[in-house]
Amino acid sequence: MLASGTPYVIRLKVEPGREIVIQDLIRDQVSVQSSELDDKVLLKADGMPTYHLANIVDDHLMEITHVIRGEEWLPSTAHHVLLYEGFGWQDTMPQFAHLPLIMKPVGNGKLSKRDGAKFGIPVFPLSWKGEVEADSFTGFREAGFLPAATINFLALLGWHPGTDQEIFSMEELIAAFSIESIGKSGARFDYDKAKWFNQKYLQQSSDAELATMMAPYAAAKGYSTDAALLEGIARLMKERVTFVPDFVEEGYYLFEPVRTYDEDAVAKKWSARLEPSFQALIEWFRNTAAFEAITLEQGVKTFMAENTLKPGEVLPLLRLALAGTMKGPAVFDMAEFLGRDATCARLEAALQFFKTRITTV
RNA sequence: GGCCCGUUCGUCUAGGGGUUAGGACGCAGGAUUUUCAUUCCUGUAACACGGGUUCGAUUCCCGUACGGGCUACCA
Repeated sequence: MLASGTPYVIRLKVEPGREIVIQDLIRDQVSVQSSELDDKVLLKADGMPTYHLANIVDDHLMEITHVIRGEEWLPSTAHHVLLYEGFGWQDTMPQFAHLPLIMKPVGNGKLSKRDGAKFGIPVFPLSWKGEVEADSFTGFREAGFLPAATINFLALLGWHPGTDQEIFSMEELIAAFSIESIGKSGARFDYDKAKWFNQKYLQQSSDAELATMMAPYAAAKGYSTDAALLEGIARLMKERVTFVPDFVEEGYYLFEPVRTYDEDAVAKKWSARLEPSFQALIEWFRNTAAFEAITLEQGVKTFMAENTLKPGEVLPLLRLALAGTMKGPAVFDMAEFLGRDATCARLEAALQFFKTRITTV
């Protein structure tokens, strides 16, 4: 048959009747009866080796000491042990460690590539643009996750340091980590916790680092920026973002004029009778000496006192004028960041908008 | 189906024969901030079930249930 060119494969012949004991760093001993094992294909009909053969030969040649892989490999490890024995390499066989699997955020089963699109979460480190839509996905990096935060989060999925520490620098992680303290059960991917780690890392990053990180996102939006500007935005927004792109998305008004005003907030805070005061306030901003947060705040407080205005009648409107929303950095910090010209321009624009609103008293 | 692995708050987990079963995320409430967020405080909530072993089991053993993985000339 061989001579006539009949296609064939070469298999591993597994003798029945013996127990194969796999020594695992995480699960200790796992034993399998050889009678349960099939005669795995080693060389395919096209002459190429299967993973099982290639894996053992490669690892042996490369003098691999530890095979650390997902739990889905545990069943085939018995074959691998047999292969090491078959080649007479049992003395240099690597140590095995089978890691618990990461499970879907919701539902059953292990986390898979498809889950990224399904749940709107990253699954792989980097984005990938495939031939078709279904083969494309967004990576942790492009989603705005910091590498260190992602590693930190992933490390705690299944592993525990033995202390209550959760935030680890790479050095601390390397020092504290050990295969032996990895757990055995599968861990569900908790996106909320992943976000929390990222937020923590963002908060701990310096303004200069954040500026560097947000630069590509700012450029993609067509903003012309410089390091000083980006650092200022980092300082203003770092306590209120979760992902790097948030700086540009949620803090867009620090890059460009306000696009829209929170209508409900305007309706609630604006009153036609405030117009003269607001007008006077704009004048004040235009002429006040120093344009720094602290002095601006003191000045506006004095202004409010002199005009018998309550903070609630002034500050929310200033915020709305500068940012368009009730969220965001402290009002006077934004004013200082924007500078006199932009601040006054926004106050003017906002006043025009406010006046178009139909208001009661 | 068969084989292998696993099972502590909703989630990630610590712990381990006698504990008020600890921490974190989330959620809820409060303090601070006349925004949002941050920060701080408080609260919420768990040992899958049944048998053993034991003076005593969440912890050890055995079952059951449930969950996961493998069962390709894929990796």
